[in-house]
Amino acid sequence: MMEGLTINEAARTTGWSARMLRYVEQTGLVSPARSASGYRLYGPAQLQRLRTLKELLARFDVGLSDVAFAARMAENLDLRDAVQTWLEAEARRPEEVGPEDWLRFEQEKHEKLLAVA
Amino acid sequence: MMEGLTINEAARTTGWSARMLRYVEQTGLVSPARSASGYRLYGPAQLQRLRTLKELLARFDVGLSDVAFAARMAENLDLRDAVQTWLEAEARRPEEVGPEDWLRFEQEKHEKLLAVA
DNA sequence: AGAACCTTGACAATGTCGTGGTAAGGTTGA
DNA sequence: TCAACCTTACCACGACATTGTCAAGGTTCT
Repeated sequence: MMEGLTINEAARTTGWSARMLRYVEQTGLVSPARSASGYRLYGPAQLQRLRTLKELLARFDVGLSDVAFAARMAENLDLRDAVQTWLEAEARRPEEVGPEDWLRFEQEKHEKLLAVA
Repeated sequence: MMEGLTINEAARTTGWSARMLRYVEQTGLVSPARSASGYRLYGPAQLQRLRTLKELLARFDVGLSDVAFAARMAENLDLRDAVQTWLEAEARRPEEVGPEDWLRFEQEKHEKLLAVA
């Protein structure tokens, strides 16, 4: 007696193909339980996640790899921090760049001239 | 008189190739100013961003497309919200799935039997 | 036993990403 | 004017993302 839907049943009720359910599992985004003999068993939670995932991808036209990356950021503090820090620097005005940078900048501007000499 | 480094100069001081600087610009991650005649002009802020971006990619082995997606999430509230909501549902136990889902679940479990009848 | 499932693995087609080239033509500075 | 830049627009190539399909071999249920 199955404690969840098998892959083809899950496919029918979620709109994914069986092939894609295996692929989604491979990306680590939705992993069903397994029966003693190895059959994938999708429970209500997984089915719901599959449906919302599908909607998410279609609504914003993003890929599984994008969501997988978001998941990676969610669980890896260092990564999330590094990315957010980089992104937040975006809006900063050039005036807020350290003075050492201005120095290096001026040097670089004349570097080619010096290189010729 | 140039108010910033031209693409090849910027390439030399950041470690990127000129080709990649154009590609990075295409992804929207680092866009230099332009001279009256259309030359790309990289200022200190852009150079710094290019250097840190390079470090970020190497350190965590992520792609430009990943950072671009993170940027998209950062500026698109709807997207960020949808993704975060989806990811946060991850840890939830099946018990927390609404009762309607259990109902649908039980229905689905017997659907195939009914279909035969 | 036998139909109807399931599993993994592999081959394949199409598309995007990350890079490097090259060509045709405009800009700059001595 | 002329060398040395710059620009955009392509072609190309390997790696990865997304799907499908098929094969060989277990599992389930009647």
